[in-house]
Amino acid sequence: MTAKSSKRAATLSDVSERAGVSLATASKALNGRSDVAARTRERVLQAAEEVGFTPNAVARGLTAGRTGTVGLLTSDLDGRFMIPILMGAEDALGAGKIDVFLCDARGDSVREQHHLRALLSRRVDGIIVVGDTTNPRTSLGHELPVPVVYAYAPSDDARDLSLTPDNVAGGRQAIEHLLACGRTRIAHIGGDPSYAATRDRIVGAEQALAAAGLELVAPPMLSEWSERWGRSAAALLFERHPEVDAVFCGSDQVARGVLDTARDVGRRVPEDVAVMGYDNWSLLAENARPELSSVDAGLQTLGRAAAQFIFDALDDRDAAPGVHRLPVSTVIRGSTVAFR
Amino acid sequence: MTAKSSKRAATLSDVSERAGVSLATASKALNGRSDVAARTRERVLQAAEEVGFTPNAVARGLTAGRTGTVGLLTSDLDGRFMIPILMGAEDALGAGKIDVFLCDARGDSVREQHHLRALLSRRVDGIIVVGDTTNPRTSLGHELPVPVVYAYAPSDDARDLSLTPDNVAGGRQAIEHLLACGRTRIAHIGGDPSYAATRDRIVGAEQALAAAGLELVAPPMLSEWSERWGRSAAALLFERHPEVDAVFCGSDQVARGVLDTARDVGRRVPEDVAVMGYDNWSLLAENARPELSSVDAGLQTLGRAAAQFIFDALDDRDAAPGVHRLPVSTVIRGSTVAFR
DNA sequence: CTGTTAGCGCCTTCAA
DNA sequence: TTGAAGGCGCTAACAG
Repeated sequence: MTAKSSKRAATLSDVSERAGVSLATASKALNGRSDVAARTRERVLQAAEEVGFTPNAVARGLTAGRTGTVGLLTSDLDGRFMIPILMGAEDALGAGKIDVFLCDARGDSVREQHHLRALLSRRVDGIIVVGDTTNPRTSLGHELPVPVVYAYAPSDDARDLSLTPDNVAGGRQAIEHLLACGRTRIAHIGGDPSYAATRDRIVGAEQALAAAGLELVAPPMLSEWSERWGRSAAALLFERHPEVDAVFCGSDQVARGVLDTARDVGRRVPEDVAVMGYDNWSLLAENARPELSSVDAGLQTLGRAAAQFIFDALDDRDAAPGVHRLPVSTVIRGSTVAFR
Repeated sequence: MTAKSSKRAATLSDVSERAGVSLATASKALNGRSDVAARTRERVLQAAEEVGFTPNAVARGLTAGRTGTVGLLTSDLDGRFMIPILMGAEDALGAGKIDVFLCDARGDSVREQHHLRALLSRRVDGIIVVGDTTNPRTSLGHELPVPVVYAYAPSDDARDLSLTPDNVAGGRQAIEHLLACGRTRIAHIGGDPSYAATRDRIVGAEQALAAAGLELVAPPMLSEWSERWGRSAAALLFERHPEVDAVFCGSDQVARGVLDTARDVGRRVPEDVAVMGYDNWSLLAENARPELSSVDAGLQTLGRAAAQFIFDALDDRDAAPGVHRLPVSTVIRGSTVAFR
């Protein structure tokens, strides 16, 4: 293994001793405080360098009210939506010299409570709760001694602050794009009907259609978030509604399945039928034939916003509680517009 | 926002005062030490409950040599190999009341140094360095005051401890499975040739073939880890080597592309040609038509092993340094064996 | 400018 | 069995 150092880490008193100054002076010098003679400071810095001094953040955190840490409480790391959010948050926080405790509750509320307790015990400065569906989740409670923000999955308690992507707007935008492409006979193949995301996207889609004096050519087809379902549903759709000229899908996975079936039955994409995905998961979208147009929920931005909120709270700048719906965007690729 | 509590967190002295005992006694009682009268302990526990006492792990970490934290230093959270490893580690560590600092260096060595310094400053008990390729990476150095273990991407310094999946064995197993299925005219379509993983898997494949007195029907076809490449390479392969009866792919992505092309040119899978993937990425493997047989690198197990190593090191049970290659396994699905 | 003193919250001797 | 005292490493008052 990599060597565990022989001797204990150098402490501030090692430094002060070596520099021939007092502990307090050494502290000031190292922290860049002004009331230290330039030469003294230099001597201290030099000494610190020589003994390989690494300030002990634990000790510092004991005195200061803050530890410079935040907890990231996820419900299921597996969930692919976690990662971008987590990256956004880590990014924003990391920039400000804050470190992140990652806690994965594995979808188990007991484990979540356990982690929560641990985080509080470590005196984190804030907690970001990340869910992997947009279904509202149980609040951690609002009596906590630190600011908490819910990302992606909103809290079910209106007194909490939640950031979640605007799925209604996403559905609307997808349809608006298809309409802009001249499509009018549009169908929807979604995922699991028990998801709030599923319902919200349909609401948005129907709003946009209604605004154009149209409606879906068939009731939304819903089942599960898989390619398999996309393939089956599309087969049924093309058979029962051959007039369809566009399919808005509830996820990129579903859309991939739809593309496969379209190819199987000889429907050209996008000439005969346009296909719109959701999530803009590049792995799926960019490798599809043709590449998949999709709605991007801006998860990394969302993660960053969550972190920003923690920062603000630390500075006593609280945001308005409630569920904030963040804007989404549409990414256009070859499955809706023929590039050449 | 969620309320920041009005009053500061309760401290041990709050508890002791309320219980009418000394600080020391309260401490002993709460920590389950034996030399406390049963009745006294009860009184203390009750008091702790009443004031909502949460032990301050920061203060505890100051005195105790350990903080009960470890750092997880990743080079790129985006990389999908990170996640299972990270889950395995988080899982194993979490079980033992250890919390994890997640640090994503974004592939930038400056940022990595920065994070390393931060972790040391926080006095983590150990560090797990996770890479997202099996290419050796620069060592953090072996003069660090805490145990370090490298997961997936091994360190380039033999004095470090590294855990990485055995890609040679993976290649061997894939071929052995295809041979067991009666295939003899096997081709390989791999990913990026600059990856150690690419080369290792080929070495293993050729070993297994040689052992059976065979060789690849064509030189390995290598380019990039994408479906697109899988499709193109397969088209070429089927044209130039129509006799091929099995394709071992360097990744599930490549395999998905191969499956698409096979379907396009009318080759039945697995009847006419068997297709083997690598990574066992369920998203891709289980949604393929037919479902994809694949080699599983056991990443979660690897992550767990890495965490276990940290535990051992904390107990002064050091493992032998060097690169340890962990076993992989083969997952058989419909792309190599016709289920019915 | 520099040094002394007093904690932060907790645990651990060591007496009583 | 209990309590008083000392210290972990550092910073924030205060004095010199």
